[in-house]
Parts: sequence; C-alpha cells; structure tokens
Amino acid sequence: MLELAILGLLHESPMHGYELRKQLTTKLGAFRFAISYGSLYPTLRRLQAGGWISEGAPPTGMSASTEEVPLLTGKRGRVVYTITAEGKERFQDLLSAAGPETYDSEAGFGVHFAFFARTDPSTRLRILEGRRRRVEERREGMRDVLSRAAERLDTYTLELQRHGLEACEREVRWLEELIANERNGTTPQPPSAQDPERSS
Amino acid sequence: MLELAILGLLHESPMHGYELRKQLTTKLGAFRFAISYGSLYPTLRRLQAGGWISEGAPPTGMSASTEEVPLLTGKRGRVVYTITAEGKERFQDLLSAAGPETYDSEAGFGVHFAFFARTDPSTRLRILEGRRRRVEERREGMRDVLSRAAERLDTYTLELQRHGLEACEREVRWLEELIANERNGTTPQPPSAQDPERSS
DNA sequence: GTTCGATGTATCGGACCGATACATCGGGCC
DNA sequence: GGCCCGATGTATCGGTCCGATACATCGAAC
Repeated sequence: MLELAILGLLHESPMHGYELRKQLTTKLGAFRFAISYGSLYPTLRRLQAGGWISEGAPPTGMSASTEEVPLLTGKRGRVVYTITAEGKERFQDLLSAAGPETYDSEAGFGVHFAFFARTDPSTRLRILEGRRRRVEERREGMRDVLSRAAERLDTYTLELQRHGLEACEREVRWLEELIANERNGTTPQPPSAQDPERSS
Repeated sequence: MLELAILGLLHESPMHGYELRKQLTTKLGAFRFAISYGSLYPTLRRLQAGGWISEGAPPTGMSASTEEVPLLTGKRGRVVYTITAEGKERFQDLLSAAGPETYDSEAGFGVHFAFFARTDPSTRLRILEGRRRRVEERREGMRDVLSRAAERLDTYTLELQRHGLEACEREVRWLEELIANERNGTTPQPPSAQDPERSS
C-alpha cells in the first residue's frame, strides 16, 4: 500500500523523506490517509532492499527537476530517493494488481484512485466496481441495524448509524457516477472532456 | 481504544469473543471500525491481566441475560467474559479522558460517540468540538490544495480532493448540528424530543 | 549571539490487521 | 448411517503502521 504510494510519487520526481511525507498527506490524504515516519522510513528501506528505489540524485546528470527538489547542497543528511527502472515496473504491477485490499480500506482505495491517470481503463473499472460492492455491503449492514434495532439502541448510537448510512449512500452515488463516466470514456467531472485514446 | 469499546459492550451484558466481535462491527462499525481476532483476543487478555474483566459467567447466579447470550452449555470452549467493578470504573475513566486520539481517528471518535449516552454532557461537548476542529483543519488543507494546485493535478486526483472536501464539509455540518443540540439539551435528531433525565 | 520554528533523518514499543489453524455443532443429502 | 459443509467459536503469528521521541541543521527574528 505504502509501497505503491511512494513509488507513484517518486515516479513523478525524486524526493527526500520529508517532502515525500508532505505529498503523501496532501495529494493522497483526501481519502483518510496520513503516514508517519515510523512507517515511511522502514518502507523506504524495504523498497531500497528490493532494488526499486535508490539513494542519491537521479541516475545521470539531469536538470529537469531543479525547481521541484530544493536541490541538496553537499551538506549533511538530506537523502534523495530516486525510482529505478525495476521500480517503475513494480509500480505498474502494483497498479493493476487490484486485490480485495484495494476495495476494503479507505486508504487503499484512495491511493489506487489517485494514480488512476496511469492505470489502464479496465483496471479502473474493476476497482471502482469492487469498491462499490464493498460500500454497498456496509450500507446494507447498517440498514439492517437501523430497521431491526431502531427501538433497542439509544439516540446517539442511532444517530451514528444514520450518519454512517448516509455517508455510504453518498459514496455509492459518487462511485456510480464515476463508473458511468468511465464507461462513456468521459473524464470524471469537468465540463469539456476530450475523447481519450482507447487503449487495450 | 479497543479497550474502551470492549468494556463498553461488556458493561451492557457478558459475552463471548465471537459475539463481542459481531457487536463491535455492527454497533460501532458505522464510523469505519472493524476488528480482527488478532487484536480482539490479545486485548481481552490485557483486560483480564488488568483485572477489568473476568472469565466465566457473571459473578452471582443471575438469569437476566438468558436470551442475550446463547447460554453456554457445559460443553467445551465458549469463554464468556464479564466486566468487573474495577472494569466499570476504568470504563468511566476512559470515557471522560478525551485526548487527541479521540479526535484524530475515525474509529476513536466513533467509539466515544457510541457511548455518549453514558458520557457526561461537558465531555460530550468537548469531544464534539475537538472533532470539529480536527475536521476543519483537514478541510482547510484540502481547500488549499484545490485552489492552489487546480492546474497541476490530473483529473482523478482533483476529483479525489473534491470528494474529500465535500465529505469534510458534510461532517462539519453534522457536528455543528450535534453541538447545537448538545447546548440546547435536546437529544440529537428525532422530531419530538422528550426531556431526558439529567443523570450526574 | 541566541533562541525558535521549520526542515530533515531515524528508531522503538506497541496496537492492530490478515491469514491461518483448529475444534464443535446442526443440518442437508446420498 | 455416513458425509460434507457452513456457521459458530477460540487462538496465534508475522507483519504493517502509528505515536512518541530523539536528534541535527538552518534561516530569521530579537
């Protein structure tokens, strides 16, 4: 999960840990996702051990990302991580591997969704539908609780269920819209959508 | 967190692990909360070590909960856990101890909220306001991302932020309503609210 | 010149999850 | 009768991730 997120961000540009964390919480944080250093650094080491990222500046002297990265001077500390070719492959693999963990957790789905621009259309659809099914299940569960036990629960518990149910219904509607757009080949939201190429 | 949830449920009636887990996911599950046995059983042992719950049927031969618990025959397995007097104290302590962890996590807030009926009014208000502040912070963060970076993000990432922002706004509104009701002394939602007894 | 907040790297203990392994029981089915 | 199967039920293990914490550097404010 975290691996996918990190690879995805490093795919765009090399970064050091601090910056990486900021991006993780802002760009991917929308769907409840916050990462602590206690998981970031171990994961970075894991990725390094797998040969998917490497420490140090980009492979050959490039000046493209000059403004993105504050450009480490030779000083001390400040470790910049760069994705390797194997890392890019790994990223693509993880992107299309949409198992149950992709639908189950908020975070998992959020991360996958954030990289949809680089995910192939069929996988996108698969993930959206899987997620929808999952949320629908939760919704049904809460409906049951509300209808069967309306009398046996105190007001607060009841209100909690009611709010949860509403959130689920909203999310299902949102997903349904996304799925419809996906089938049309339209991009999600904006007024003027250009016809995207039809790969696969 | 889990300790609080378990003590709260056992406070209502003794239960065995399986039933406990079901209740945890249905009654408290609304605000994204699912528990696995891998955390349930260790926590039960922790609670037992602390003397807050005890194994076996309720202290003295009571027949009140006959229909609630499937009533273990002498067979095998089937361990029923009962809350102790110290456990009840502990429960009250945890209820009023509303630290940052109460506001930060969905689950933490959900559990506390589910037991609001047994929480004193001032603590309720404190928790609701703390939670609101937290959600407002997240909301502002997302607003910033959306306004500053609207051009630099792809459609999907943008849509993710948009959806997240909307969810935050909803939750803030919900909390605001609850806070207002709390100040009025009204119970949360229903049309005709009877004046609740004012217990300690 | 020194205090302070932002930037930055890193670890440790512990909470929690997912998978898994069992064992028991009541039915349905051949 | 014998069999399997799904629901009920207890329990552990490895691993992921979190929260707290410790440091070190740097520019700006005072």
